[in-house]
Amino acid sequence: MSRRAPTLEDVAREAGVSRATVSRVVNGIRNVDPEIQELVRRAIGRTGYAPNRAARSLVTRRTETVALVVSGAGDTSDAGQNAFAARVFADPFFGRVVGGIVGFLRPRSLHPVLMFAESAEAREEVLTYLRQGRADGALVVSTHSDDPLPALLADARLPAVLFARPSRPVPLSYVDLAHRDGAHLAAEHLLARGCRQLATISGPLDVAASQERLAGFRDTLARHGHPYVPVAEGGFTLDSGIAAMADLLDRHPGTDGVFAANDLMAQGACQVLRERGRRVPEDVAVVGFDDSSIAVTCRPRLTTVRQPVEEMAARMARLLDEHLQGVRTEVTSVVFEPELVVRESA
Amino acid sequence: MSRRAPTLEDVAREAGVSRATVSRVVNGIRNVDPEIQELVRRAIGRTGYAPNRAARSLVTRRTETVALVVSGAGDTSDAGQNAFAARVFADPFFGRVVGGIVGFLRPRSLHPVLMFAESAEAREEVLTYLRQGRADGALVVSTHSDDPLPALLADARLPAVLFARPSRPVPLSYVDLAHRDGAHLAAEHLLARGCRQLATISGPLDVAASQERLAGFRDTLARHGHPYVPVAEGGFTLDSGIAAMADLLDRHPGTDGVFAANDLMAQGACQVLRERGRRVPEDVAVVGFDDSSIAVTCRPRLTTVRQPVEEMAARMARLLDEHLQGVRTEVTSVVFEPELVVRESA
DNA sequence: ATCACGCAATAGAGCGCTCTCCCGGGGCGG
DNA sequence: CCGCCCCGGGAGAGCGCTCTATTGCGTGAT
Repeated sequence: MSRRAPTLEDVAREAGVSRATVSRVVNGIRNVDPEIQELVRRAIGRTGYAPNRAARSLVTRRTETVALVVSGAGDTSDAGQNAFAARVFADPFFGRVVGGIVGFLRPRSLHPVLMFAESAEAREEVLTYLRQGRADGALVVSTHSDDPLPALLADARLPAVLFARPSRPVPLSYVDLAHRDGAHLAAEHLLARGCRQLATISGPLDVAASQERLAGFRDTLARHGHPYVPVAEGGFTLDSGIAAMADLLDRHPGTDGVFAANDLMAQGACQVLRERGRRVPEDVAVVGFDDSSIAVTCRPRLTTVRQPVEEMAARMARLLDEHLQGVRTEVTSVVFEPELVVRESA
Repeated sequence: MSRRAPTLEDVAREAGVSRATVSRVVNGIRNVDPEIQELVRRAIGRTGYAPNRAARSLVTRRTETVALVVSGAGDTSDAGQNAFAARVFADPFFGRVVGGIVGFLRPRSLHPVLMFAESAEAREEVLTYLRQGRADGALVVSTHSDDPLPALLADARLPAVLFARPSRPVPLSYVDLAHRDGAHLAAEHLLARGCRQLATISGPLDVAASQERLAGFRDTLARHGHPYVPVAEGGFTLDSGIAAMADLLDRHPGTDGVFAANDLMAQGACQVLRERGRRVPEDVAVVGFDDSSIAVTCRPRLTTVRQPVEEMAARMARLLDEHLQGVRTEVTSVVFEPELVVRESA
């Protein structure tokens, strides 16, 4: 192999100055004579020097790395590990989260390490990773609100920010969406369209967001004189949306408006409705949630409640960064407002 | 804040042994008296010791981290950075790649750092990252085959493995698919079904995989007495599939069989066909490529050429690991065989 | 009883960097 | 003209770990 990589020492010798001076130039601190600065820069260029990050981290106690943790309950089978990862990324939602996070981190030279915490063992690995100082903090996206990871992180006093409010209070900052308001928008829209027999496909009810969306939908309808709302629980997947819609139709054939707790399930609902001879939106109007890429991909295009995921994710990253910088010390929660995007399905 | 984290020294004092002995226990090497071993373990438990990775990396010159680089040409706008990330993850293909890679890395305690290299600047960042020793090697997934990153990595003698063969030879290992064989399967299937007027929606022709799939399709048809095949070039996106199919139909209304170079475009093709009053597969048969999640999601479910992406990704990770371990020194390429999955669309 | 040998455990030298402390010299006020 | 301060630059002490060289000790052969 090639000889060992050049060190500060080498550059210093090459430039005829001390190690400390080179270090100052590299890190751009303190006043260094511009002439010498140029001298050093040239020496760096000549030697092809790249500062060893392990050595730097050892003294600064910072790695400029954050753990991007996708947390939740996966199956515990052997294949569970990558199955969980594949399943997570099958939902365009996470792609948007990653996009938002990366958009914030990159300009600041922070790097995300991808981790999955779908089992107790995996959670322990995340904690160890942080304790070993391999990452400065964690960005946690939970798929279940009873996820134990946030509490573990808080107990260990490890810096972390959550996407979505945890089910039981934990002293960690988080970003979230006003899910109730989103459901309210959907309900108002369906009512304004003239729908009279409304039903909803909820998300998994062990997820706080699902509960909120359901509660918001019910509240609004109740206020408009619809005390009873048929509900079918789904799992945020296409298949579960299909099953839920079929179930709903069996129980309430007269349904003329459906609110699905995410776009994937709304798509499933549309498929079932068409198969059963209902036109969307003429016979049955469908409103989704998220405004993910499939909202414009599927036919008819979905009317949906937009969640500014990228923005939320970027904000989450910013919160963590502020905590790490010490700029922000108090636990903070930021709640975003959804908005309705009207397309074809309702 | 809490007092500083316990170090080897602390554990050693607690256990009444030397630093070196604790180190041996932690790393599980050399013969250590079982009694002392137990003593040390207990001390570790009591102090809550977690070895500082920066310090370890400094001497071992290993980080147990690999860069997972998604490379290719993104737009260079301000929003380009996260737009690229979001776009990449909008394709379920990458979710599968990540799943396969993570499945291999995790059991080996290797961690992936997510990086995007869609511009010259971003590529330089990747190189610097590796040169600084922040990652031991790189796994590169290019979206374009004329991607300059592989050559840069090879020139810098940085360990890396590619997903897909680069357009011009580069001394780096890679995994790939026998794209021609896949296209051959699609062609044979369409012909066997009785299709007479075949056309194809290719991928972007600056991608080697697209060229191969097109060439394979053409070759097989030529061998069966179809020297001319209408082609519309797409960009692997839904929209481009829609546009390509519309174009094809305008030029050749009699088309009764279509091979799309990926599932997303096949889905778009199906939508256009339905909108234009063609039944799939009765009037026009459609074959996709990848066997991604949308192949079973969309209606009709797609007949498609299966690419064992997870397996390929895992193999890519394994190749890199072998290179890093020094177990494998020669540049290696592994080519996987595709298979046809028959569903409803053809 | 003496000595060579092997094995467990220690001492201590780095790995490459940052950062505090210190020094020397030039500018300026008294 | 002298003393003080400030600023550019250097020396050197670690950061926490690994690993080589070395010590100490018990064992078996002589």
